[in-house]
Amino acid sequence: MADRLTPRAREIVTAARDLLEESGPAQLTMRTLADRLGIKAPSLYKHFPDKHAVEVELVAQLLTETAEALEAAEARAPGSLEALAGAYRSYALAHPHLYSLGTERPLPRAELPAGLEDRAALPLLRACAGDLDLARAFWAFAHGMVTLEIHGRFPADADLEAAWKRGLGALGT
Amino acid sequence: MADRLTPRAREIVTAARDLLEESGPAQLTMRTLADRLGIKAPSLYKHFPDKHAVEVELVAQLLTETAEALEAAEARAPGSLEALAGAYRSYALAHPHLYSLGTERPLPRAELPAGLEDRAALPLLRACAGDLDLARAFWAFAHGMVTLEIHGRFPADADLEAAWKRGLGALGT
DNA sequence: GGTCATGGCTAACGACGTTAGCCACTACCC
DNA sequence: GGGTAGTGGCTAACGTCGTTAGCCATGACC
Repeated sequence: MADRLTPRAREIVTAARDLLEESGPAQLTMRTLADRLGIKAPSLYKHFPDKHAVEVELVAQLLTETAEALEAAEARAPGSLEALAGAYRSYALAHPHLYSLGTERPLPRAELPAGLEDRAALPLLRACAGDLDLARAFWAFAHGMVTLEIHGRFPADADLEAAWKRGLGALGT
Repeated sequence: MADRLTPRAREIVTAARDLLEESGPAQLTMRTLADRLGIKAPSLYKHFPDKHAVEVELVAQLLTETAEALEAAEARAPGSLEALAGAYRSYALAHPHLYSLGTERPLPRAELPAGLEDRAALPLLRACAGDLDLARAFWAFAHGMVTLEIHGRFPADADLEAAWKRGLGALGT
């Protein structure tokens, strides 16, 4: 998100983001990405060493925007786990493909901006008053709900609001 | 898992299962699968319409074995959410690639044996005394813990036992 | 003994990520 | 102004992927 990228590289990431969100990971191809930019696929390699590097930037966007969403929720309702959960869920469901991309493989920690992962985790940690175990359990619950929801694992008629409430009630204060 | 497959098709699925568990989804290729069976890739299409159909059988295995693991835990400790969670976690961590394959995409419900999905869910539902919301919250927590664990999203030094205990304590009886 | 299903095979297609190598354009320095 | 170097395009091609078409050997059956 920072000056770690040239302007042209940023344009490419923007196009990749659009492509991913519109059509899903399967359509995020070097050729279709190049198409959208009006260039040919090999030209992309003047700006990124490989496809993975483009995806890393998308993961960085996911983490950054998740952090922003959580920080905003925290500002609105300090200390509220429910507010954090709502923000997390809304953001994830609004960007399901990006969420999957950033979630369904090992984090490329070495290639991400320093401190980004921590930043995304901090609001939850603050709301849990530093209780690491609770924070991890809470994160697992929210992440589980979101992924099951995104991948259509719940029955179509399931009352997910109620399930969220139940989990929040149990794990909340 | 039943007579829905010819003997040869079952052999192919067995080889696919071995390949997946040994080397991960990226190595599960029609060509390497055929190699392992001593035949050529196109011959596989005499037994399955496409790669997806092979994967569906693997997902069916995952669901069946998960159901068996949960039923065994239930038999050992009836009504214990903790026992179910332990069985779920052990099974998933023992078969991480299979778990990911069956979890990270929409369920091919139409192509799975009838009743299989329900069977896998029943032990949890019984332990929750029919409380659907609790069962879903619990499932989300367990699934979230397992996927985050499999994909290395927790810090290497995280005390996951403690996080599990915390979640179980909150969601348990 | 002819017929037909079964289950192999080779050759090939189109899409994928990626590499090699070429070329136009611009900026800069003497 | 003329060389030099960097930037950012391009075409052609390679190897791998899933998949299709079409051929052929085997064995069961009437």
